[in-house]
Amino acid sequence: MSEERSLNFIEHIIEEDLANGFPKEKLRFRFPPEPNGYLHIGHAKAININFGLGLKYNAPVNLRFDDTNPAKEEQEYVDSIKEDIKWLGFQWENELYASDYFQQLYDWAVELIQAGKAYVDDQPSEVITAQRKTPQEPGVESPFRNRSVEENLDLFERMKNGEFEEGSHALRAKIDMTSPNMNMRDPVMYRILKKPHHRTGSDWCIYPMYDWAHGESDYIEQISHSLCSLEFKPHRPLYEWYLDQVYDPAKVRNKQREFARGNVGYMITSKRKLLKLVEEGHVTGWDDPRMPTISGLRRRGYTPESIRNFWEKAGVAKRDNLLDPALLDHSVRDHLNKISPRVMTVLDPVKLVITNYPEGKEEWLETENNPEDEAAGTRKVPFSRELYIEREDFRESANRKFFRLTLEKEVRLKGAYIIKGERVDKDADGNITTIYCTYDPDSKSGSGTEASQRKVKGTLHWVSIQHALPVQVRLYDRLFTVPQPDADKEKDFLDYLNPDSLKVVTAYAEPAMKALEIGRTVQFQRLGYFCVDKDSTEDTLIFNRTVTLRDTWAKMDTAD
RNA sequence: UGGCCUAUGGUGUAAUUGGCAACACGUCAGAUUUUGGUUCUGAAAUUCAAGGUUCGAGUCCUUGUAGGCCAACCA
Repeated sequence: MSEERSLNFIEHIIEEDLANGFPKEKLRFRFPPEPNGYLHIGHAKAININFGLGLKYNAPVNLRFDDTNPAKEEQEYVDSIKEDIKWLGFQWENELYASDYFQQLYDWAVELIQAGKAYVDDQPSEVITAQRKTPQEPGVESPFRNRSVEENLDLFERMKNGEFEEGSHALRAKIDMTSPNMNMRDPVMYRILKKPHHRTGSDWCIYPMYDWAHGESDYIEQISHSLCSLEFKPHRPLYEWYLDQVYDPAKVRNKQREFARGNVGYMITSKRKLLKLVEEGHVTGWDDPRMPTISGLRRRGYTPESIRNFWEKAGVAKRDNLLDPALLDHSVRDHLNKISPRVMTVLDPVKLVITNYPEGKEEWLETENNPEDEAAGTRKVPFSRELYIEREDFRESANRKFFRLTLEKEVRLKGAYIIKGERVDKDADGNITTIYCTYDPDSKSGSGTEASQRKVKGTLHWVSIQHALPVQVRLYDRLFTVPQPDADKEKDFLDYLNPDSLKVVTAYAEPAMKALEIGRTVQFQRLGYFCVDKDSTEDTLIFNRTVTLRDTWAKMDTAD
């Protein structure tokens, strides 16, 4: 957690502020989600930045819901956002809502009108938009721009009282219709929305726009550094302008700074597109293990630590970026390697018969649970004459690079004996149905005999057929086939859905796995990390593959 | 045809503010290994371009080039 690391540009800004006399105890941050969707991997970056800063400087971090648009926002999202942040391991100082400040915002708006800095526009939205023109040419002022303070006050109050229809009036800041920054061309501060709000109910029928609500909320909460993504950079002059209207020099002047959002290859984070995946049934829900949502990653088996470390390693800067998903893989493997008990499961079984092992005999062999963690202890695994091994772990003959079972070479069965392939049975199509081998009774793992210490090139995982526990395994792969599925605006991102993003197989597990609870992660030896899915029933355990192990053999093999 | 922002190995980020371009992931090679995992060692690979200032430029200046953002009563 506290590895030596150079400061990112945001930390440089804070250090500079501190060096210039800003009191450290007045540092305060916030994470401001709009409760209109589920949190995803990109939000995790912002969460990590803000809460990470809170931890680093021992400063409070508020969770503030930006709930100024009742048309899109719901309590359900508030709940899931809170759950996800907590799961990631962060604690907010206060749970707050922009809607808490509606009255204060309204009062300030009245002051702006009185100061001649805001006016009610009676024009429809399309006309206002048209009058703003384009960034290349100056806008045109509204005919209502210069009406009297009294009239504005009256109109605004009547807007508030619900006397007008939606869209018929709006309160606008009077700034500069010729600004090259479109945000300054008399932005709308309030619109009429006759919709119930998830917190304020029907108290209000006018709602503040983002720019008006957000910066002033920062000010009310005395947020010292308001960090957001780069697309808000052009809003900063407006943020400052609004702040100027209400600022008291005795207070902290909140500042907005912008960083580049984090993009991860083969993932999308557009709320609209994510919603489409869910609604059209391309995934099973917001928490489908292939989704980039926090709930999806959680169900997939990612740990909070792995996600935090991922963003820690990714860093923060201001340029567009596309992170290699290999970094995410690495982060999750790195953590899971340390904490996951090892078990043996065969995903694609082929029968192996040990011809010189007595029929009916069984042995319970002691095996370590985690070579990375001695405290994890040991368990017993049943061994018998007939086993399943992985189909790809056998070739009738192979070159020197193939370390696995052949008809010529010896391999070790993990935690058991050294065996040697003898012959195979095949079906009419030439597929191997049974492999016969002999074992060396003196080579038992851990027995200390000379035979047991013999070096063999390969070690295979296996499961005793008569003891095997059938389980369902869901093998997940990336959801899309290209790094940026939504980069091309002409193309539908759905065209890039990976048809093989999920494969379901019946696998055979060692019996001890029966006791695994939902959510638990284990390493299937030599295969990857898997966690127990909530769809598991009393009869059938279901595992999600979080990530495979690194597989240098697969790389060599396909390279040939 | 406006304004703003950003350009450093394959990818993501650093560089004590003008002083030997580094860290991580990935890649490749080797060692270790009862997981082709882990761990360890090593290697290849970087300053968008052209000028300029300077003893010295990733950093400063000029001119380009490329990419991104901005024209919701969304956030």
